[in-house]
Amino acid sequence: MSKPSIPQGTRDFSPAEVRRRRYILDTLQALFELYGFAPLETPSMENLVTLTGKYGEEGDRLIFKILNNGLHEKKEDDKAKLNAEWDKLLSRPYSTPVVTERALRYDLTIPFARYVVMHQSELSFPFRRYQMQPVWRADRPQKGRYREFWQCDADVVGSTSLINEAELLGIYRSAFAKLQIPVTIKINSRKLLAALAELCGMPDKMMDITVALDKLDKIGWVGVAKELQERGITDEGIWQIEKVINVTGTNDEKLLAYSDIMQNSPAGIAGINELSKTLAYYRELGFRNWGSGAENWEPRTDNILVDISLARGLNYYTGVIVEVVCSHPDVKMGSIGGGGRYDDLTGLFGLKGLSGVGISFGIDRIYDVLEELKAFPEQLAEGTVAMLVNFGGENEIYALHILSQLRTAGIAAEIYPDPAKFDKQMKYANKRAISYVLLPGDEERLQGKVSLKNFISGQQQLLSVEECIKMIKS
RNA sequence: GAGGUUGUAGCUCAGCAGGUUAGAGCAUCAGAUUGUGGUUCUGAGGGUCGAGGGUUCGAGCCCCUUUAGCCUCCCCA
Repeated sequence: MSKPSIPQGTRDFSPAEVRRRRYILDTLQALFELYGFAPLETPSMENLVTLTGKYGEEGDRLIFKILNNGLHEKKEDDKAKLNAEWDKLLSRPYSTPVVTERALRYDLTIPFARYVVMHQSELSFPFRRYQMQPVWRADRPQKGRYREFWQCDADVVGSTSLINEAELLGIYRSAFAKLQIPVTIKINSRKLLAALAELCGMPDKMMDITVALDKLDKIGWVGVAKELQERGITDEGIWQIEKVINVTGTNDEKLLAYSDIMQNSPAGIAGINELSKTLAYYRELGFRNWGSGAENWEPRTDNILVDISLARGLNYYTGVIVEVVCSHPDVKMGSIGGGGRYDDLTGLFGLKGLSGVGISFGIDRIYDVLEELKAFPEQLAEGTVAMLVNFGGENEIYALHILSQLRTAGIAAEIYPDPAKFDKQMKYANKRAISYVLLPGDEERLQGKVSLKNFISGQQQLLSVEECIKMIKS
């Protein structure tokens, strides 16, 4: 027999881990609901054609494909068909429909777009939904990167108002305040990146500029300039870009400076307006009491930063884009959330002119950050609160009755199922970190009582079941 | 796709310059202790040293091949 193992890039979650993960998910879910978003779930697998071509060249490669059923039934016809496809397979590493026509979900946005198009007649727009489900990528796993991981998205489709952007930023603000993670929310607009390309006189080079610029905080300006040169940007263009990224100051000051530099670019002006309007809405969203003054803001741990070097990989974003990073100095972690506006997402599936904007939480990374900051609430560890020792015989039945009463009172309780040695039962309770142990033995049963032992203090007393319940609950 | 690194008991790892029968801690089980846990003490079980080949009188250690995990780059969450 071989050693048991799990596929590369997947993980088991222990009871303690599941509790902590649920804490994150529950926190986010409560906020999504509070902000008026509706839950949605889609299948783990989609038709392959739904997914291919949506995530860029690299993306197609990283889709997990599912082998078609029935390939093992070696009918002569099928064999012939398979052989015919084999050559195609060899010449092109991509799959043919004979071998695979389904694939595992790669993200939550495309399935959402597919859902919206399929159910457009039933939905009322603007449609706000949230979705928390696992996704799969055939990527090479590394630290903080898995082949199976959870995404947690909230999107609005069917509205171009920047209030949506501001609301989503508000969710970020509330969420990270609740989770007690200090964050920087970087914000930019694809339109500014387009304007930047115009400024260089090379509007068709926007993607190249974007990709290079995205690495600014990693490789510095010198590295970026080098990459820009390799990507065929002229020296004049590079100089223009340098001028823009060298702008410093508050968000307002930056936007003001950009509007000066980009005054001849319609895209640039549009982008700047987009950002300043979003930020203005966002400010107003933080108020608690109308008209009671600036002191009454929602508590927050975030800091919003206009950052023109922010790019984000996905190529369907068209307007505002955001990315969240933990700003605690001890935490070295990539982005823990991101999102943006896509003007025509559902157009891919034939429904034109529907604009959407969404955000995503990287809950695996949020988990790691909380772990590092030791910011998980203490009481999450608690499972079973009380355990009944099993003394066998009549005592066993007596114990079951007590067990039932404890549970009715809302106390998480269990009985040791076997009348094992006392010592063994106590050790079990200790290892499980159970706070109370109840001893229903002969002496106790005859008095209609039970001994309650507090496993933290070690103290023990003889009580009625009602008194026990009271004691445990206090 | 490119590179680096590791693989020895269920888990975490030792292992001398190639030299008898491969070790420790934790975990498991049993006992000191059939109604009092955490920290003790005693004992026991458990290994094709990732796999295959080669060098050698002799390989866990050296060489080749292979495989799996982890990490870095690319890209991303």
